[in-house]
Amino acid sequence: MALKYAILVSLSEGPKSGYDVAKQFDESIGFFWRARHSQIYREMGKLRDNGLASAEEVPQLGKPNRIVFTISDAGRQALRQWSLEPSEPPELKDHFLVQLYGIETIDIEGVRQNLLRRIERHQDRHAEYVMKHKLLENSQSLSDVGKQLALEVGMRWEWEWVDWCTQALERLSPEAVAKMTNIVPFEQAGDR
Amino acid sequence: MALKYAILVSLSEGPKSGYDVAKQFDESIGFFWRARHSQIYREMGKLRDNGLASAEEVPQLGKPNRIVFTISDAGRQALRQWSLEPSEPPELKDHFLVQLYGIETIDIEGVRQNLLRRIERHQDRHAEYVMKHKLLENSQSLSDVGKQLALEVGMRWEWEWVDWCTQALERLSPEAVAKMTNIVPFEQAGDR
DNA sequence: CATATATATGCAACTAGTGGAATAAGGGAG
DNA sequence: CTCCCTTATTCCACTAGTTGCATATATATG
Repeated sequence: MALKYAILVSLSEGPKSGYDVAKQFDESIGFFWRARHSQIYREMGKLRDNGLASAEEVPQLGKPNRIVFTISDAGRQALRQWSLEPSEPPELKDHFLVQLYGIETIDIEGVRQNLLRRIERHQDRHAEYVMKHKLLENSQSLSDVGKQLALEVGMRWEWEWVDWCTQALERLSPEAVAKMTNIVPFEQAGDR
Repeated sequence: MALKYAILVSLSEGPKSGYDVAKQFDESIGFFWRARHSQIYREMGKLRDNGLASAEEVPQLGKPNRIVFTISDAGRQALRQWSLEPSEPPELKDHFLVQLYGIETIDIEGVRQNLLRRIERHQDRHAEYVMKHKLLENSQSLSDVGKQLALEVGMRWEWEWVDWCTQALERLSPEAVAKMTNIVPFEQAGDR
């Protein structure tokens, strides 16, 4: 239940409504932990029920009332406890790589299209991380160094993908594939 | 429902029982798509129900009977169709990076311990990918080139993590953190 | 002789996360 | 004036995946 902690991290910056947390997930923390608003509201209700945050309804003029959550000492304590637990690295999970294991059965032209598509996606994401990183580059405060480090993981990840996709496109070019299927001919053997 | 396709990829190599697929998930395809045997059996039952694979019970002496699944033409067609669909890159999801966003609230010594721990884990995984890659390095068959490419993603990923963790350990060393908290003093301001 | 391991399949209960709809009010574009 | 967007919250059905258990039997290890 890591979403719980991601929300506590968000609340540790200051009191926020579910809507605020959802918005922040879209633009910063969400780079590394995505969640839909339905799940965020649900989870924030649990934080309140478990005393990790307190909730207060704030009336607004012309807009629906906000329910503003404030992290409690117990919440802060839970966050600290969480950071002491041994954390397992995330697992590489990508159905595209699974496709590569079945490359003989699938459509290679589809793979090429997806490689091209991914190069664009990864370039875009890389640019996004670089932009966010630039906003922090001159800061040496602890909190900003933490964010810089996180963004650097993103930059490395996206960059490696761009590089790998480019290489994969070459290794799986129509010419290269034609050569490979000549070396190991199956159906073609009977055609000669 | 990508597990379905991962199983079809596994079956595209030849008929297999649930047990066989589970074993293969543990040692090759599972690098990029993990699943427990309970889920695999459940999903393979669905493949049979939907006509993507046929099942045949094979009696065995001294062991429980195996139920061997063979991919059907419809299954092969489904795989090909799947590879034509635009595939979105996987998302970077890591609660450790979320912790870095809340670095002022959490325990930095815990972060350091986790960085050291992760360096080991990533080195181990990197070694595993390199080993698997070496077994294929001289092959130029299409199927092995696909596997090589997939393993190369793993190698890049793990290597970048080792490098990043090492750098993060320096940037978050006790001395560096002491300097940062001196530059932006909060509670300390009143102590002077 | 007991225990562990490998083979082999499956169910039930649970957690996490998705997708969509409902409600409600104000503001801006056409 | 209508339509859509933004703000703001809640709820529900659904899918995917995990955990743990149950059931068998044969072989190897201690």
